Parts: sequence; structure tokens; C-alpha cells
Amino acid sequence: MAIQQFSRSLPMMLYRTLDAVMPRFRKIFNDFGLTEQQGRVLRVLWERDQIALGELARLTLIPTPSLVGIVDRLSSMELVARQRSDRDRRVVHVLATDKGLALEPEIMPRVAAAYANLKQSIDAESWDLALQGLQKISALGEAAKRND
Amino acid sequence: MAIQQFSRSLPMMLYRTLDAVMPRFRKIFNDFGLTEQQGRVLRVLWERDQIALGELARLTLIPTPSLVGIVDRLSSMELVARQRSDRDRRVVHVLATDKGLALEPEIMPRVAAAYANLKQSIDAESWDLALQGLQKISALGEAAKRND
DNA sequence: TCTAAATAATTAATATATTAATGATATTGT
DNA sequence: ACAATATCATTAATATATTAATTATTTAGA
Repeated sequence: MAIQQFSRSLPMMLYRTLDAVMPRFRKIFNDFGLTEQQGRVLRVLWERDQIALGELARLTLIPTPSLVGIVDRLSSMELVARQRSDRDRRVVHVLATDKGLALEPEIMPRVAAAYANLKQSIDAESWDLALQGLQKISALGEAAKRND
Repeated sequence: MAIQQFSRSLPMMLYRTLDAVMPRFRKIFNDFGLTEQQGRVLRVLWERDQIALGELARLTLIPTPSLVGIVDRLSSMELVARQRSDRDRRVVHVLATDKGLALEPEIMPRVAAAYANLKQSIDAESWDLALQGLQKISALGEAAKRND
């Protein structure tokens, strides 16, 4: 009974849901020699010309120390580049190279299709209510962050 | 706009929600010198006398190769022990030691309080609907797993 | 202006995740 | 009984997460 509760707790349900949905997306990126996190970084850079490493961390939800290594590896694959800011020399901007940009039309259609297929396998109301609930719960964390 | 979509996608909402809720639980386990995953293993062992490593992996949602190292470390802390099965000598059972069992009354009240506090900060309906939605979505993965 | 505090990226150390392979034991079909 | 296959735990190699410390630079304040 107690274990049943643990198994149905919010954290475990979140982990279980990720285990259920992520393999299909990971597989797409893996087909291009990329990890899930490397793919997240590219997805953001496909939409933004350049972006400070710190903001890239916030948008991808990748912790900054991890992101340093991820950008290192993407950089050695020549998919992204670093550029130190002139305004504030502490800041490093990250941007996609031409080679990195060229991947978007290869990858995104498959991602979009997988996402549509996933969404379609759940009734629309459950889907929306789940996302709305997550929105409310995650807002707690954002508020907490602003207060420390 | 496209980046907005990415940011509000189910996977990113799941990660964002975990980022919002897990730090408070992690902090409790850290206070006892434990990681989140080590805490997950102990929580299951507090409810079951002994359990095969593979089933422990399923219940904790920890991948088996990771679990091997986690049990190694818990074992060297003398919080759990391994016992090879007689029935099937491929199977290893894991169980909590007395020292491991003694942690339950120290840790669980704080976990329960943190969970109650979290749940209380969201309206009950949103909470329930979110969990029901997650239940449906995660069921997809279970089904997929049974088919390969 | 000069120093103390704050910020951005990085490094470091340890733990965990991912994917593939391996070794030992069980099971199945013949 | 035997060979092929399957299963369980483990190892291996690489990538990422977590937490704390460090370096370079900027900002705030005396």
C-alpha cells in the first residue's frame, strides 16, 4: 500500500511519463549521432541567431556545468560555435554553424511527426488538463527561484 | 513562436516540473548523506523484505546498470545487502540492513510533510487532473514495452 | 578611484543515465 | 541429454547531473 503510494506519487509519475515518451524522440536524434541534450541545444539555436550560454541553459533546462561540456562536443562536431561578447566579456554567445543549421530540415519533420503521433494517442482533454496542471505545479518552482 | 512551442512541449513541461518539485525532496535525502536515487531504493526496501535487483529497477525506475552502482554504494554504507537467490542463481536479492531500516522513521516524516506541503500549494482539482493525465500518457509506454 | 560584492562561465569531483557487450545460469525444443 | 536461445546481473565507454569551488569580469558603494 505504502509502496503503491510511492509509485503513484507525482515525482514517480513524472519519471514514468518521461520514460514512456522520450525514447521515440531520443531515437530520432541518435540517428543523427546526437544525444537528447545536444538535440535540445540545437532546437533552441535553430530559432535564435545567437544566445548567451546562461540563457541557453534556462531555455534547454540543462544545468550550466553540463551545458559547457555539451557545447564543447557540439563545437567539436562543428555544429555550433562560441563567440565571446564584446559588451560584457564574461558572457559567451553560442550560435549554430551552417552545418548545424543544415540539420534542422532533416530532423524537425521527424520530431514534429513523432510529437503529433504521441499527442494523437491520448484524448485531447486529458492531454490539455495534464499540461495545464504541470504548468501550475512548475510555476511554484519559478516563484521559489525568484526568492532566493 | 516556434521556441515558445518547444518550451511548452510535454517533455519540457515534464522536465520543468521535476526541476520545480525535486529540490525539496533531494535536500531531505542529502541531509542524511544520500542521493535522490539512493533514497528511492531505500524507500522501496522499507516496504519489502527483499527484492530482486531487476524488480527493484522497475519499481524505482532506475536503469539496471545504474542500479548496480547505486546498490554498491548503499552496500558500502552498510544500508543494504545483496543475497544471491538459491532458486535461480542468476538473481540477486537486495534487502535493507538494520542500519538502513533505522533511517525510515528519520526520513519519511520529512518526506511526507514536504509532499503534503507541495500538494497543498496547488488546487486539488488541477493536481488530480494532472496526475490522471500523466497516468494515461505513461500507460502508452508500458504498452509499447510489452510489445517488443 | 578603489575595494567589496555580484555575475558569467568554467573546472572539479562524484553519481547517475544511456547503449552495447559479456558471463553465468536457465529454459526450450529436439 | 544437448544445443540454441533467453534471462539476469554485471561491466564498459561515453555523456550528463549535481554540488561546490574557481577565474575573469563587471558593478556598486565608500
